[in-house]
Amino acid sequence: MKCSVARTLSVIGDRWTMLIVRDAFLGKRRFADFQDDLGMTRHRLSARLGKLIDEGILMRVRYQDRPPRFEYRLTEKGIDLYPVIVAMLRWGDRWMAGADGPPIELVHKNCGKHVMPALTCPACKEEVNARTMSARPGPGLRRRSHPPVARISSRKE
Amino acid sequence: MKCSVARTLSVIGDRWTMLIVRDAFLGKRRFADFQDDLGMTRHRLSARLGKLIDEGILMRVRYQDRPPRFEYRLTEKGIDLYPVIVAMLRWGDRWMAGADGPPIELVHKNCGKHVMPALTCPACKEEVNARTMSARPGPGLRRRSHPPVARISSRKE
DNA sequence: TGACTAAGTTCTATTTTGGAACTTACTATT
DNA sequence: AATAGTAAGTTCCAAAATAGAACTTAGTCA
Repeated sequence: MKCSVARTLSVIGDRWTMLIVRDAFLGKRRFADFQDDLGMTRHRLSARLGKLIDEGILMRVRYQDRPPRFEYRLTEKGIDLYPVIVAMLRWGDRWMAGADGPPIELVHKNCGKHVMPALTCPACKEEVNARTMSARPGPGLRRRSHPPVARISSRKE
Repeated sequence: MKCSVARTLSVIGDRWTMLIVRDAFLGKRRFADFQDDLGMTRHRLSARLGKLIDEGILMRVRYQDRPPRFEYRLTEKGIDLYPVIVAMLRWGDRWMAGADGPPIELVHKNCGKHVMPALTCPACKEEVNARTMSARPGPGLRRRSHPPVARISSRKE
């Protein structure tokens, strides 16, 4: 699996995982919180939480001793999924919003403004999109004896 | 389903869809291109392409008349999934990369630099992350007679 | 003692997916 | 004129994953 997108999807590419992560960003921590909000079966939730712990996205923290009770918190690796959530939020707002407008708004604490963050080029600060970006093989593909998996072509319109 | 993330995931939240979209960004268009690259069964690929067309993310374009042959191209709605792909690429590069380094690099055509785009605040231009952003109910939730689905709390560290 | 709670696990029925073979509508080769 | 090849699917059955409900654990509370 030579692509980071594929590697990412091997962890978060299913119907529930990013909803669990979203709930974690919204402050939910306990088994029952996730279960009530998502309406998934305990069985699946348990399995998903376990996988997220194995992958290092959540950690299981004891919050009470008798009886033993645990809650789930995002790790650094999990917190770093935020841009994926925001990208999904942005797309959903734009293409799947109901008549009422977006259900959630984001606020940038540092400047206090209600904004939707955008993808920008760190070199020139311009907003980027599929048309202004192109892909090429990186170090993980270049130094290979066998031929690259596929010729990487930039989309030509 | 009151959340745009959930609405987005109802379309792209499975093991294959974003890989198909990624391949489309890399220039693949034909049934066999997707099938060879992804190794998914024709059966599933056919079903997935069909769903992506129904959702307006791909369009089916006749590229030859006898015998009739079709290819799949991203619509505007599909092209707008680019930030989701980039966010996944970025996370995969950072947390799941092999020893060789990232398999794919991105270039910003406008400035020619090899970069990884970042999420920034459109108001103050700072890069944002989960800790510098917070969520609050938007118009889609505010004007409701019945109580909000869940109290939205910002993560407090 | 009995009811309640949070966090799971176990079990079976249903749904989804994988894999291989088959189909369609042609073109190219012998 | 038969045979092989190609691109894009469809069909069918077995295997795997998921849903839903019941059960378990380790306690507290009245």
